[in-house]
Amino acid sequence: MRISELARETGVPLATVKFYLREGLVPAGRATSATQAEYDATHVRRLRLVRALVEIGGLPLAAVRDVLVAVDAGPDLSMTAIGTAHAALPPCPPPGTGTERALAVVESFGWSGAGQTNALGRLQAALEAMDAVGLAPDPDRLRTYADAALTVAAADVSDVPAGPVADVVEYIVVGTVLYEPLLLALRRIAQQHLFVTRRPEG
Amino acid sequence: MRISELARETGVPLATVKFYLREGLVPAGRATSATQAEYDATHVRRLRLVRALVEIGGLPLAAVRDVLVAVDAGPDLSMTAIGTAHAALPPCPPPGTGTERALAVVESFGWSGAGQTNALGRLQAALEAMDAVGLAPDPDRLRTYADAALTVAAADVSDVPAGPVADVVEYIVVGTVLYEPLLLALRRIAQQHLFVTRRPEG
DNA sequence: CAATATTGGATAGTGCTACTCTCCAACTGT
DNA sequence: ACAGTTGGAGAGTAGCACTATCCAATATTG
Repeated sequence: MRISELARETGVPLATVKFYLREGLVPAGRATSATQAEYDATHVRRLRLVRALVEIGGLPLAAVRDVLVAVDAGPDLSMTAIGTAHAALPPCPPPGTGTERALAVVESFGWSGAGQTNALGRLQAALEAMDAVGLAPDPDRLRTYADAALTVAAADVSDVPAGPVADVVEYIVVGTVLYEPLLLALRRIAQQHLFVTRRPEG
Repeated sequence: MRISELARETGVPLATVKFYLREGLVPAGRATSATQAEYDATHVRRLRLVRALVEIGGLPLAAVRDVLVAVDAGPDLSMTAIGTAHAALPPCPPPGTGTERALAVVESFGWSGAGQTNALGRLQAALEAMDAVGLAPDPDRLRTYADAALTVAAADVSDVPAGPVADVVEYIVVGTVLYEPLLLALRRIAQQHLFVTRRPEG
């Protein structure tokens, strides 16, 4: 398969495919001559992955690159696959955010092993911003959110397939990113459902 | 309170405050002379809201403007407050995305009244992207996600305070946007927790 | 009251991201 | 032989979110 077929197959503009190749987001094809290269199903898959991370996950290209590096490298010795995934994933917490408060919340749930993830910074930043506008969650609601998060997380980790490490990492990374919009969309639809059915008169 | 105090109070650079005033994201102060204006607590609150929507919610300024218009206008006659909120909220589904498949999913959960929200388009786009990379959720997992979404949505709508319509709208809009990062951060932390405690040996 | 500082407001410029366009020589198919 | 396509590189563009500079009118200070 040549580059233009790769572009057609995935629906990505040719110029953009070239751009991704230049940026190293998609690996080069096997050159068959000075002006021709051969691409295969792995390139199609990688290109679709990049687009999914950008369009569905909303990641900037730099983050996509980090994610792909993590996917290709597999987990290093000091991190679990999930840690590798999360370290590569945006959004990063705003600089200057501590994690003490988030840690306290997480510990109150009896969760452990969360000391390394930058999600802690995000959690704390979110809590602080809610405070600033006077809309911080009460403990009950926080608990409800935590329980729901734990439920979906349990589904996430139990679904991780056996197989080569690289596949596991890809599964986790992509699953983390791509399932987020799914969860948010379902939440919004559920809100609408509840609001409509609870208040048919209003 | 003068403009520079408003900037200091909220930690937003003065030039940025001026920019938001120009863009109409923060209402003008009460002019006391040709070169002086007076700002009060409502301006502080609005400015903090804008920053929270941008930094925590990750909204582009155009979306912030739409959200604020919805907040200020209150729900119009044809929409519930939640519909108003969601219509103003990004991200929009990529153009060309249908909603048939998403509708089928939603109906399989017995949810109703979701015909209007653009979250349907997001849901369908997410499902299609997952298909494209071969990571679509099986029905069980989708069900798990839907249940979790319904749980948090129930907490969301039950927490809506009684009060002026404008406050209700603000509560819903801000809650929808600001609680999303909270949910995602908790999910990631829960994943890490489960992965670490489930596989202490690996 | 004079000297200095600050203010609100407008205009233009910056830095970043994610493409998109243009060009070109080398090659392909007919 | 020759129009058409290809891979590759560089520069250009569009949008976004600020940020810097300027100005005359006012406020503050000694």
